[in-house]
Amino acid sequence: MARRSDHSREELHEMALEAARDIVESEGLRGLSARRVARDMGYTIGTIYNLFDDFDDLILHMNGRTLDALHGTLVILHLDQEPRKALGDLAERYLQFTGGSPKLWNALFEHQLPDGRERPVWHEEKILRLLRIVEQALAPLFGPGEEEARLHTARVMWSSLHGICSLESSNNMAVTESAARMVETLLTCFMGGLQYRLQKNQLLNKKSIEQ
Amino acid sequence: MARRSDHSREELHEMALEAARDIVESEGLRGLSARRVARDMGYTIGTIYNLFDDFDDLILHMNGRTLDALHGTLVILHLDQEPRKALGDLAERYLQFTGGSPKLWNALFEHQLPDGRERPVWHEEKILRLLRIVEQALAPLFGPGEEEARLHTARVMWSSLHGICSLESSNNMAVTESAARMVETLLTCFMGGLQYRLQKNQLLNKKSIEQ
DNA sequence: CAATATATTGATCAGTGTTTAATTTTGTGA
DNA sequence: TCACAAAATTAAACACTGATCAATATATTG
Repeated sequence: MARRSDHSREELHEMALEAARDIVESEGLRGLSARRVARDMGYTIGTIYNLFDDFDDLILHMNGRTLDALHGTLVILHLDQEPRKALGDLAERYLQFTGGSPKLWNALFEHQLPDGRERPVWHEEKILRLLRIVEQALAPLFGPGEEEARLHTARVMWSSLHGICSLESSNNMAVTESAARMVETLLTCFMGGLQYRLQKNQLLNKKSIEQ
Repeated sequence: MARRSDHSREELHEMALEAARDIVESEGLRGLSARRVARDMGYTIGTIYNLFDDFDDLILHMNGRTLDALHGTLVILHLDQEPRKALGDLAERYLQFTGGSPKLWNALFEHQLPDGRERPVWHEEKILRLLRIVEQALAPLFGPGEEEARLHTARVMWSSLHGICSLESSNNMAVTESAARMVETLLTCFMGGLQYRLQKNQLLNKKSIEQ
């Protein structure tokens, strides 16, 4: 009862995360358990604890893969267009992803680390990488020296998008309405107000330079 | 081992939900268990199952109280002002609430019902009641016959607000930024674009009437 | 006062995350 | 080639979980 050379450590890692993804995809985070993952990959629970620090770590890695997949579908877009159009494309893909595997996406936010424990850096980086894509789409609206404002705006945009998908997918909104339509309204209104605001600021800046 | 007339059924219900709130408030949903609630109120688990259908039902009721409390702090606001100001007040209170008891608020979205089971009507109604407050704040912008647009806009607004608070409170945003500032940006930009959009529509309507 | 209905308990079941000692295999150095 | 160390895997245990159920004790009703 020990060391089987059936699979390498990397293969086992892969198998575990695949099994976890399959379970969550079909049954949600509720259906996930360390023992179930082990059983599905033909090992016992001890092997899971040899591969991961604990159950949270496993979920964190599984969610990391979801973030990777989302990034994969977004990063191939051509965002060097007018921002409204770029964000529209981005949002469309985003909705496609969250709608396509809602339980997997939901697990991203259902899972909360215990009190004192903070998200590992590599996981935060995966989120920041997504944010950077939104920043890219917004880039034409901001000049040099306005990086902070650009990041801030990307965050607001991203959070709002998330909110719409979140309430939609968890049916938390009561009387479900097409998330696509809501996102459309968000983009149109937000971008309208944003561009007006930025133009006004630029005018103010010019004036203050002229003075 | 049986019927104690220490408390009425209503009192027990109350005690259970209070115990649950206290636990979640200090330790989050992770710390909550049916046995713990029972112990904290001086009973055994069977009594919990006499009061609630199951553990989900207990959480649903606890979350219902959270929604009630949120409603309570929002409903006393005077929203018959200009919409931007009304929404600002609303958002301020909302942020105050979510920031004040983040774990309680988080439980609202961490908890997901199992696959086939849908949210009970009374719970949906509590959410709709909150949405109606947002609608109230937006009311001056919409005329009669535009109720659908008003509800739609309220939903977008509410979801976006939720998204910002959600990512903030779960630290899911990486590099935490003041939620208050993000909400401010959201309101300003969204409302700016919205008013422009509505004015344009009104002009279009007038023109089509004049024709 | 008897009968019925209800509340409460303890025990039980299958399942959970986590740890640990024991066991087996692999890889390494002599 | 062989002993030895390192690593992987297991089964068993622990304390917990949600859920169910028969037994029991009280309250209410007729």
